Amino acid sequence: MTVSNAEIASIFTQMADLLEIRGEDPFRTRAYRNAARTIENLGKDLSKMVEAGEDISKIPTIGERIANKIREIVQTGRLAKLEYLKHSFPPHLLDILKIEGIGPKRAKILYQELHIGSLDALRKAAEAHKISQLRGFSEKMEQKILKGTMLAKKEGKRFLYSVAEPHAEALETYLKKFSGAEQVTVAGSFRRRKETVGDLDILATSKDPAKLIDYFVDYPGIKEIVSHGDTRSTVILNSDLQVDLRCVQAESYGAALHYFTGSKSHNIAVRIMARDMGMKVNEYGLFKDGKRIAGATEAEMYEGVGLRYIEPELRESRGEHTAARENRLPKLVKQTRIRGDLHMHTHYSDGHNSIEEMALAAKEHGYEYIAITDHSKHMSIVRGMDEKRAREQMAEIDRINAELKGISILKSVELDILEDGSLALPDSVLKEMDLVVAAVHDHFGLTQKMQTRRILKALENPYVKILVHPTGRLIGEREPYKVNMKQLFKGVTDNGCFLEINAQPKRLDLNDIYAKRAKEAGVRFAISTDSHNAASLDYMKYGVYQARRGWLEEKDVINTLSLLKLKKLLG
DNA sequence: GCCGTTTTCGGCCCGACTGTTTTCAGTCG
Repeated sequence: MTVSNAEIASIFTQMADLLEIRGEDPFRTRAYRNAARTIENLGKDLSKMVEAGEDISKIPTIGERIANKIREIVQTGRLAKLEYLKHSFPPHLLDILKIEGIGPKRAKILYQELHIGSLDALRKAAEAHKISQLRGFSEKMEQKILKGTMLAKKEGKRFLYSVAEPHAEALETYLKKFSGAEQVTVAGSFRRRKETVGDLDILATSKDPAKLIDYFVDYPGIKEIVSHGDTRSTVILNSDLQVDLRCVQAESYGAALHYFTGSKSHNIAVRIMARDMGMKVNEYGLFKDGKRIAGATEAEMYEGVGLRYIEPELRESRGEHTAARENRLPKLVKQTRIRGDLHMHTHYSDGHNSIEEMALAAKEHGYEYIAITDHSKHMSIVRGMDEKRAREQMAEIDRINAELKGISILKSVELDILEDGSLALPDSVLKEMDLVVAAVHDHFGLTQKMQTRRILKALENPYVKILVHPTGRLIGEREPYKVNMKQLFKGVTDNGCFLEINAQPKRLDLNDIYAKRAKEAGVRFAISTDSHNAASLDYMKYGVYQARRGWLEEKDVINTLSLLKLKKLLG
């Protein structure tokens, strides 16, 4: 059966939590957590690897015993050992670990002394002042727990990158105004340009860290100060976004930037490499025999452990350490190399601007070309174009192209792929266009086999060139539809087609993991904004970030080509 | 439970903040 990597990782995390509450060997529980983290970041489907008979115990942090457990999970959908463990505890005990300040040790005490086995029971015990009577708990702790049970449900909320971005910029501006602040950088998953951000991790250098921290906690818009130390503080903004600030000395800036940028698994791998070379890495530097030998810049930190500099977008433990050691890191695509935008709408369908307005805005962005890709007629809700209106639009584009200097408009359409894989407009009109991009907009619930066959059939049409938002997901709102990605990648290359990386902050589709796999399968890409108004042409940067996280280089992205070369490629 | 050009045994990333156990454990990132 198909079990997702996230589900498998969750099983091992639960194993670790329960074993820890039971007081087992901490290194054994850590082994489960390491395995869970590896699986979350794997980028390949474990179920499929197992079914293909691959030796998954070759994966770092996964040994023979965990490999066997993974096989059991893939075959049966469950892990007998976890089911057994769960029987010794109340079913909702793990929920109380989500409360700030409660870890396995305190959970164990609460369970053993007061038989607390759920958030509800925890709240009632706190209200009855039973918790403050336990050894190791105080009145203050009890209040903190009570507060925690009230807001527990919001746990795990992540923010779209584009939502976190204005907060990050405002905080950076605020902190830089402080006279003692020297360098201020928003690090963490934000710096890695991850599609969603759990919190903001800000790093600053200052001669007087404590004063800068004091200034930080005065930031307007703070709802709660979680911690407030001499070099480090955590606050929660009114928007519920958590922000950590860490202050270091300039000689440690690179080490701290590395530490605070993560990812956690990337950092751990670097630390282990250092340890194996007889050195030590922490947020203050790289140390040999107790002496700092690097730390001011990230580059010298990497160099110190024998690695090339690794761009933040690559720091996800997806092979970047080996690539850096062997000097074969990708030269990541840059936004400045994007020469055009190949997906946007006008008031011919559901866009809010005219063709000319979109073209002028694109020219402002320095582009050489754009493609106008209004919806085809199947999408009645968005006033899609039939053949007649498509031809009217092409005539208008010809007129504007003749008048407008400095930018070229490609005649295009976002063509609906119907349920059976046929297309919403006939070849007779498609052949008059410069570019046809195709998309799935309905019947998301087809079986994987049917959905895959549907899309592959559409790609076989000689005029279809780009499959846009290839998996249909909306971050936090809609799961991707089921499609066999390996077959999809083959269909794309076999038919001389390309995949889109859609730059809408909610789509970012393909995502980073699939982009990397597609590239490895020989696929090339278009990064486009899918703009419905002139302002959202700015979304291009989000698409480029996602492409960079997928290890894409300039040569992998077709809209870095000149118009001449692009037209030749599109045939 | 994982892992190994020092090792199949004996290690396992590292440090800040909090609270209260006056010297450190628990939690967190």
